[in-house]
Amino acid sequence: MRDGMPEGHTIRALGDQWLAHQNERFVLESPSHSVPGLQDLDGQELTEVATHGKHLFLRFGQGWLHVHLGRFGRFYWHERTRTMPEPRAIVRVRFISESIWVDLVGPIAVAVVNEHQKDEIESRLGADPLVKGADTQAARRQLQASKRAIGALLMDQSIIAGIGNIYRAELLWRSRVDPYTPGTSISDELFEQLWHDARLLLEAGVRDYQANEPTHTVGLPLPDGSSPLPAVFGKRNHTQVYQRAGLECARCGALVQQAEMSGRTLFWCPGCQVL
DNA sequence: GTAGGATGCTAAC
DNA sequence: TTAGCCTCCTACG
Repeated sequence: MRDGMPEGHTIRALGDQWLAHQNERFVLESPSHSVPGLQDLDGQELTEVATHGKHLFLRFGQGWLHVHLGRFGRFYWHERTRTMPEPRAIVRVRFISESIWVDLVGPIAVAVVNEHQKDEIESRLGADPLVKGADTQAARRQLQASKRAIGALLMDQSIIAGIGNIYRAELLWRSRVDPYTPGTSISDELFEQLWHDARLLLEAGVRDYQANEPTHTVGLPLPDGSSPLPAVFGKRNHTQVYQRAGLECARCGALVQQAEMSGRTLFWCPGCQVL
């Protein structure tokens, strides 16, 4: 199964993948001895898996392993039937059960934490659209109280957890929202629409991941009830605006623009994202 | 072979 | 707001 490059959907899919190995006993190795406390989890069973936005928590015995993949982190999964070579120096953690061995490479964070520390990490995160029944009120109030651009607010993990650079661009295009609109101008109705659409896109992303397909948003039903647009020809055809600067918008024909926002490349259509 | 960019985040200014 | 960090892959010589 494909790995890496995570927004919230990838982490959720990975959590499900780990959950398939619940109650298996794992040997945990850190080749560079760079994960303090890992020996306390070594040899324990995987008993619980939790995800929140882009954060993954794996419970081994009495402790949690907290993993955040950042932009480059990946799990490399292997069946035990395949020979297990010495881990490369960049492997942060190798997980070995009777059925699989998995190498974790390049995460922005990997640490052994207790229940209290796990709660503390989660307390800094906003609601996750993939969690059914999540309380959206706090997120809505925070977002509407800010003069920052909606394109920046959607990426703020302390408000909504799990949206990254692809989904902020696609969400705003799908609801025809100008990325530079301040949070203070976002109505209750528009917030609800964005929230539910975020869930729709993230859930589609989980399915893509599980099907080993690239993340795609083309062809999904739009928030205003209009028919999905046909896929656009060309190489970059999985999304409507993300990575499509200079190409025609499938909805209005204007050229997709790109700019820097929140230190990341933003893509949007100035022709129809006018709300 | 090398440069640059990529679905992220934090610390420091 | 910026620099810095993590690794992999593509485009370009």
